[in-house]
Amino acid sequence: MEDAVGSHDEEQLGYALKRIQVTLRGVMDDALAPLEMSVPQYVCLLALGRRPEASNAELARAAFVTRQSMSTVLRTLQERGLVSRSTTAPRGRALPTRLTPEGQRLLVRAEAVVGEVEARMLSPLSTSQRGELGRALDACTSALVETSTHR
Amino acid sequence: MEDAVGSHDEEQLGYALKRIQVTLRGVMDDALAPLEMSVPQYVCLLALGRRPEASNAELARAAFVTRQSMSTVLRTLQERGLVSRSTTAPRGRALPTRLTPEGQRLLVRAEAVVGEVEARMLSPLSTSQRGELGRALDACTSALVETSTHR
DNA sequence: CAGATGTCAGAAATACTGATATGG
DNA sequence: CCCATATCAGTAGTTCTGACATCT
Repeated sequence: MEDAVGSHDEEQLGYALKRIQVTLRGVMDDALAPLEMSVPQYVCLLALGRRPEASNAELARAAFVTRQSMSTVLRTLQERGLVSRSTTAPRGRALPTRLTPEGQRLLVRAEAVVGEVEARMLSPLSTSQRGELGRALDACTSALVETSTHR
Repeated sequence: MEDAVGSHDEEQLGYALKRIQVTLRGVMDDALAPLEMSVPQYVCLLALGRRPEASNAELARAAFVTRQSMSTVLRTLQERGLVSRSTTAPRGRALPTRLTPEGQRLLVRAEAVVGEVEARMLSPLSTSQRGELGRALDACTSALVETSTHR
């Protein structure tokens, strides 16, 4: 057991990030399973709740997945009657998507479940520590993006 | 106030974790590409550097991937002459793996490249803030693991 | 023409499940 | 018998790379 890979060098943080992401993903999978919902599906519904009328490409960017993956997620959600898509494009080619009433209800339940998971995750931290953590992650992400030649 | 997904609720942290992980992964891909090495391959070599004679199953756990995925990674690395595996098992069925001299050399170069990436990522944080970040991530991960009925 | 979008197709890497076999 | 390991086979979801068409 112990520190598997990193010891006390800089690489410990990349390892810690990977570890918490994998752990959180697994716990969320278990938490959402009773609702017959996958994590990508939850993220899609959550993004739609925040941004009604979003297009497939917008949702894909918000969820950090490709347009193809989001397209398959949307198709599944549409078949389950949780979202509805316009058949014609108001502007350009973008087809706006919305939550159906049933999708809205399921999203509320899912948010409660996921909120409980995140509360457990953050339980060791004080309120100020939670703020610090969020600010640190955002600052590190910005530093990575700005110094990257990628895109 | 209305950003991509999270605003100011708890879900912002799950979103921030996902965002930094995706960003870091992309930057590491670009950084390792000149060495013709993928991130999973790097993680495998790194783990082998820390734990010589590790078995496939041990490496899989350290890298948070399945044994099948690690098995294919090991096969590729073996074909490139970067690692060598025993053909007989000293104990049980575990086949110990080691870095070859060439694998050792490439790992040193990769660690330098990845170390530079992590330094850029952490550049906005002070030394004490870096320590706080690592401790916070570990504490949150432990809280998730301990309150999880999963395994 | 450039840019964003939607869609389709194929290849690749990864994960999951199940089955089989071996050794402690 | 139980458990961990290694391996193989099949299936699935995701990503990537192109390609093409449509609309601003």
